[in-house]
Amino acid sequence: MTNATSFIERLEGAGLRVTDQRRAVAALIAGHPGHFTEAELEREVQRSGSRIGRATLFRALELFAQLGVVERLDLPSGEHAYVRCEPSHHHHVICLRCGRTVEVEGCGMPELIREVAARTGFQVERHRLELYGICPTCREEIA
Amino acid sequence: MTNATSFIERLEGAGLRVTDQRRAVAALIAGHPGHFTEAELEREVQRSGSRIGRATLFRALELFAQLGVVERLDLPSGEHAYVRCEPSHHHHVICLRCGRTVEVEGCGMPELIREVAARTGFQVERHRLELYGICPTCREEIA
DNA sequence: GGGCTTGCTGAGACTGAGTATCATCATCGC
DNA sequence: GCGATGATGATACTCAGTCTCAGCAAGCCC
Ligand SMILES: [Zn+2]
Ligand SMILES: [Zn+2]
Ligand SMILES: [Zn+2]
Ligand SMILES: [Zn+2]
Repeated sequence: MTNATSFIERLEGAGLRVTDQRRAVAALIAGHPGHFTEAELEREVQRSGSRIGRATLFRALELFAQLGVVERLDLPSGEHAYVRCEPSHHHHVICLRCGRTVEVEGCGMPELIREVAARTGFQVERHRLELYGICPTCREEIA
Repeated sequence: MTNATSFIERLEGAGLRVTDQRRAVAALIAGHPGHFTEAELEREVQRSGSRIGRATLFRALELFAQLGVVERLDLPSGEHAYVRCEPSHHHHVICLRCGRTVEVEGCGMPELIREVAARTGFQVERHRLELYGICPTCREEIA
């Protein structure tokens, strides 16, 4: 799907080392259309023949999350998952049936946030919005 | 803060049993201005002299969450927490400094959701919005 | 009040995510 | 190539949350 190169460029840009493990993780993530858990990624790593320690996998995910190319999600089930995404501000629409995820660029929140700030006195600094639904493909399959 | 009675009424309304344990948990939650984790609640239970098993505590929290009088949050840190809240649709503004939480009634999302649905083809069924910032009290303390 | 049914509780064992440690290894700038 | 430093991974560990199952009590009907 997306190219793993941008992951590597981000590493270099931040002065971090480009290791075989990080390259492998980047390649696997780049090929993912939807969200995935650490456990799933771990299985894929094994299937692909790489040998990467669990700790390293967690570290790589956290690292890519900090670099903004991966985002950590909290699924309604309570599980933690990750999605590959662009570093710009955006939100995700997540399919409840197949897990496919689409980024929504731009965000209609600023007005809403201004209103809430005025009403509550809070200085709103960050927000988090996730939309859940059924993707077009699944809708066809159900119909 | 809020009254624990509504918790009990909800239990009765759903045909569930009103036990000492549930009453104690309800009373503790009702006295909470902000969010709290299960571990914190557990400590408070002990301090209050009640003897409630951990499993029961988890069950009570899940139950109250289903009844809509408590909501489960995922803090930016990755921790899970709970807040006491009204059963109607709303969102939370959460203070990053002290954890104090305010409900925001009403929700400016419908338009945004319609737009996203049109743009992505998803049938959006659920959403989740959390706002994080600094509450008025903390702003004063910092200034 | 006194049974009865059924839902609720809790001790304890268990699972599984995520973290800490630290000796060893590999990257990359020189 | 060398060396400083950052990255890795085996292992042990912590801690949230779940499961089980025998015993208990809420609420109902008399
Ligand atoms: Zn789908
Ligand atoms: Zn936004
Ligand atoms: Zn505050
Ligand atoms: Zn809403």
